[in-house]
Amino acid sequence: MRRSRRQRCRSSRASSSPRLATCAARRWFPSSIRPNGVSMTDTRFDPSQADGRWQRAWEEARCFEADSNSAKPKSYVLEMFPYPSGRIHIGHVRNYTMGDVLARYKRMTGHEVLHPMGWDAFGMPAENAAMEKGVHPDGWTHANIDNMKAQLKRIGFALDWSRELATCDAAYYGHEQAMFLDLYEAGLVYRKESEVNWDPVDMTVLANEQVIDGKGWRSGAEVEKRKLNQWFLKITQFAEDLLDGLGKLENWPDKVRLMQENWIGRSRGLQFSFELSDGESLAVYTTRPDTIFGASFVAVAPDHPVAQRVATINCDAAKFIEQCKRGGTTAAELETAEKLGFDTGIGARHPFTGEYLPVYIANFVLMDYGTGAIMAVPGHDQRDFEFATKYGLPIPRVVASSAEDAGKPFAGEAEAGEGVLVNSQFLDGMEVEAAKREVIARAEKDGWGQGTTVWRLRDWGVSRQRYWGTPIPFIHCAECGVVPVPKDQLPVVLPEDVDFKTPGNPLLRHPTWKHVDCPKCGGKAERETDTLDTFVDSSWYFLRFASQPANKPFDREEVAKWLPVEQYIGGIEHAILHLLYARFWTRALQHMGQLDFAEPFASLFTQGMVTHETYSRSEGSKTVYYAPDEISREAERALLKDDGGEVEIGRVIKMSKSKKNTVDPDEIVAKYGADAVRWFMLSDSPPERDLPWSEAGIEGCWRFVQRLWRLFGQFDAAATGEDKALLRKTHQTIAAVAEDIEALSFNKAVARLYELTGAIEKAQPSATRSEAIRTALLLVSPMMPHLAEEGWAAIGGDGLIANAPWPPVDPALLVEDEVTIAIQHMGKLRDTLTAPKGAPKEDLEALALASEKVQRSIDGATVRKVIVVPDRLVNIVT
RNA sequence: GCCCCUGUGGCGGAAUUGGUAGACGCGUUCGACUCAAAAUCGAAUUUCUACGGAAGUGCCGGUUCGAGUCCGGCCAGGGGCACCA
Repeated sequence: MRRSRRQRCRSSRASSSPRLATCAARRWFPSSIRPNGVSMTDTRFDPSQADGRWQRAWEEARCFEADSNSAKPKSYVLEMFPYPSGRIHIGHVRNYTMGDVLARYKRMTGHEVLHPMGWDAFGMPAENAAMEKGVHPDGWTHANIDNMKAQLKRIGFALDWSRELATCDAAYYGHEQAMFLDLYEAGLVYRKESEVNWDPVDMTVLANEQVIDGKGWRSGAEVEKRKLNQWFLKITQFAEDLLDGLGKLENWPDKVRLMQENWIGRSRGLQFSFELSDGESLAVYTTRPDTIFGASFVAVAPDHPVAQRVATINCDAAKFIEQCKRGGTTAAELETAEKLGFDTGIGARHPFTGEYLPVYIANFVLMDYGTGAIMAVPGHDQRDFEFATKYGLPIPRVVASSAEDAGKPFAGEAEAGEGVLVNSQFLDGMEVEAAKREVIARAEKDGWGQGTTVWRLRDWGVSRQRYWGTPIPFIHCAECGVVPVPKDQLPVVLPEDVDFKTPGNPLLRHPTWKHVDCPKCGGKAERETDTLDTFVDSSWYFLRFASQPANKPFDREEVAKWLPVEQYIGGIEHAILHLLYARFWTRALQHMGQLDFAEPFASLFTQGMVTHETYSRSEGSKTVYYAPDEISREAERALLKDDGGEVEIGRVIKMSKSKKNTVDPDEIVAKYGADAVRWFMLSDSPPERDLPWSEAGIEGCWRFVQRLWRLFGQFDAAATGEDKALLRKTHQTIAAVAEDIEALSFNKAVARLYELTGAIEKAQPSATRSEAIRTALLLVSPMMPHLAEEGWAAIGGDGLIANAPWPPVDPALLVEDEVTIAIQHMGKLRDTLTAPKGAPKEDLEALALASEKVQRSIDGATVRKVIVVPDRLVNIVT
C-alpha cells in the first residue's frame, strides 16, 4: 500500500518535472512586470527556448573568435580534442565544460582567449566501421564530425569554431608530412626492424587491444611476433632534456611528472662483459652491481644474438625461441607470463670468483632494454627469484638487514630493499649505494666494465600498417634506396578507392597508388605504404590552432602570441604517451629552429571519469545488463520498467557500452537544458576525481536552475537600503569563486554559489540585495551561460553577459571582524567563544580559562601549558 | 608483474594545508501550503548514549599539546605499461 503510493509519486514526478511545455501552456502564474520594464512572462526558465536563442546570439556577435592582434593579455585554454566516434559521451561534456568555464572566466577578467576545437580523426575505429558496415572511413568520419559538432554546439561551449581542424584532412596531414621530412633532414627519423603482433590467419598486423589472451580478436588465431622494417623517431635523443624539463613544469600534477620520470627511467648501472665458455663474450647491464656476488645465472633475450647462435646448432633452442614468439608483445603480458628458460649449456665466467654461471635464454628478458642480457641475482630480484625457483638454481643472499642475518633464508620472495652487503668478499658490511660505487670503480680500474647511464625510454615507433592515417612521405627505389618525397609534391594524399573486404593494409594492395617514379633517378619505384601513428597527429595540433597558414604547418610569430597553452585539460589516461610525444615534438621543432620554446603546455589538469552504477540480472551463466533509462530507481532497489521485477545494482564504474551504464548527452540536454547538465558536471566531485552520474543529481541541478531563475525575478532596480552582512557575503563569494575557478576547483565554486543564493533568498529587499542578484548572475555566467544571458536581459543588463566584466571585489569587505575560537583541553574540544579578530594571546588564554565547561573538564588539575593559536584555538594542557 | 593515484555520514564531497571533522549538494524523515498532487518553503539528519558525554576520516602502529592532514607497515578500488585514443 505504502510502496505503491511512493511509486506513483516517483513516476509522476520523473515524467513531469522537466516538461516545460505543459507548464508554460497552463501558465496559471500571473505575468509580472519588473520596475525596469522587462517582463518576466513565466516563473519557469525554459532552456528549450533560451539555449538556442543565446547560442545564435553568441555566434552572430562572433564572441568567441580569438583575435591574435588584440592588445589584451592572451590566454590559450585547450582541452584534448576528441576522436570522432560518432557521439560525444558524457566524459567529453565534463572535460569541455571545465575548459569552457575557465575560458569564459578568462574573457571576463580581460583576456583575449583562444579556446579552439578540432578532431583527432585518424584511427582504427573508422577502418573497423569500413569493414563491418562497408562505409568509407572518410565519409564515416566526416559524418561523425558533423554530428558531434552539433552536439557540442547544443551545450553552448564558448569555442572558436573558425579554427576547427580535422587531422584526417590533407590540409592538416600534408603539413605533418612536411614536418616529418624536416625531422628526417635533422637526423631524427630512421628505420629499423621491430616486432609487431601478426595475425597469421587475417594476414594483418594487430594493435595490442586487438590481441585478446594471445589470440587475434577476429580470427581467434594464435598471434605471432613478427619483425618488420619500420619508421622510428629519435625521442631518446631528448631523453635527458625531457626529464630535466619536468622539473620546470610546476603547474603539472606531481603524479604525471612522476609517471613520466619513471617512464623515461634514467638509471645508473654497470655494463660489463662475461667471457663465455665458447670463447665469445657477452655484454650485460645491471642496475645492481652491488649484488654481483649473488649472481647465480646469466640470461639473454630470445632474440639476442647469443640465443640466435645457439638456435642454429640446437633445434631444441630453436623450438624454445619459437615458443617465446607466441603471444602478445606488451610488457604486461611478458611480465605476467610464466617465466620460461632454456639452458644453452654455455658458461659465463664470473669476473670476481672465476666460477662459470649457466647461460639461459629467458622469455622475461627484453632485447630493447640495456644489452638484452642480464646477470640474474635471484635473492634480490623477484623475476630472477621465480626463475631460479622453477629451474632449481641457487639463491644466494648478498644483502641483509645486518651482518648477523647473512645466513637468513628467504621468505618465499626476493628482497630488493636496502641493507648491508654480506657473503660478498670485499663488499661485506657496505651499504647498497656504497657497494654499487665500489664495484663500478673496480670494474673501471681493472678495465672489464664501466659505469653507464641507461634509459628505459625507447625510440618512438611511428609506422602503422593501416590505411586511415597520414601517409609516410617516402619512396622506395631499387637504385636510390629510401628517397623523401620532394616537398613541392606534398601532400601525399590517401587514395579514395580502397577495398576493406580483404584483410590487411589496403594501401599495400591498391592497384596504382604505390607505383610512382623515383624523384631522384626517375626509375620505377614504390611509395611507402605505412602510415603514421595517430599520436603524431596529436603532437602538434595545438600549434595549428594558434595559426593556420596554407603554405606551412604554422606561423612562428603567430604561435608565439598564444603558446604555450596556458591551461591544458584532459584525461589521466594520456599522462604518459600523448603528453610525452607532444613535449618531444615541440622540442624537436625547437631543435630545428622552428619554434622558440620547448614545453607546449604550461599548466596541465587531468580530470576524472564519469561513472554510473550498473543494473544487471543473471540469466543462466551470463549476466544481462540494462541501461539506466530501462530502470526505475528507488532508494534501496532498482526495478526494470518492462516487467517491474528487481534487478541487481552493481558497483559504480566507468561508463561503457558493454555494461550499458551510459547516458547520452543529447537526451539529457534535451530533457534538462544545457545549463543543468553543465552545472552537474561541475558540482560535488572534485574535477580530478571520478564523477558518479545520477538521475537524482541532475534533477537537483534542474531545480537549482529554476531556483536561480526565481531569484533573478526578484531583482528590483528601485530597492533602497543597505545590508552590510549580505554585502560582505557577496564580496567574499566573488573572491572565493574567482580563486576556485582559477584553481579549477569547480565543486568548491559551486558550493559558494549555493551559499550566496541561500543568503540572498533569506535577505530582506534592499539595494544591496538587488546588487547581490546582479553579482550572482555574473558569477554563474561561466557555468550556466544561457540562464545568465536570459537573466541579464531580464534585469536590463548592458549587452551580452558573455562580454561583461567580472565584478570587482572590495578587499575591505573580505575580512571578518569577529572570529570563533575553539577551546580545547588536552586536544579535545570543550567550548567555543567569539573574540575580536587579532585579539592578543593573553586575552584568549584568560577567556578560555574562564570558561565554565573548560573548568569542569580540568577538574582542579594543574595547568602545565597553554597553547594559543591566534584567531583559531586555545589548547590547555594539564 | 612494474609504475602512479585514491580511500571521510545512506551518497557526492568540504576542512583556511598540523588547529572546532562532516561546509555545500543529493537522498531520507517530519511539518507548512493544497480538495489532492506536483512545485515551493521550514526543520531534522555520523554513530552510540545513562543526555553528563563517548567513539569516529579503509586497517594496524608511530611522531605531536593537537593528525583526515606527517612517518612506517598492510588492505581495497582505479589509471598507465609503448599499435585503443
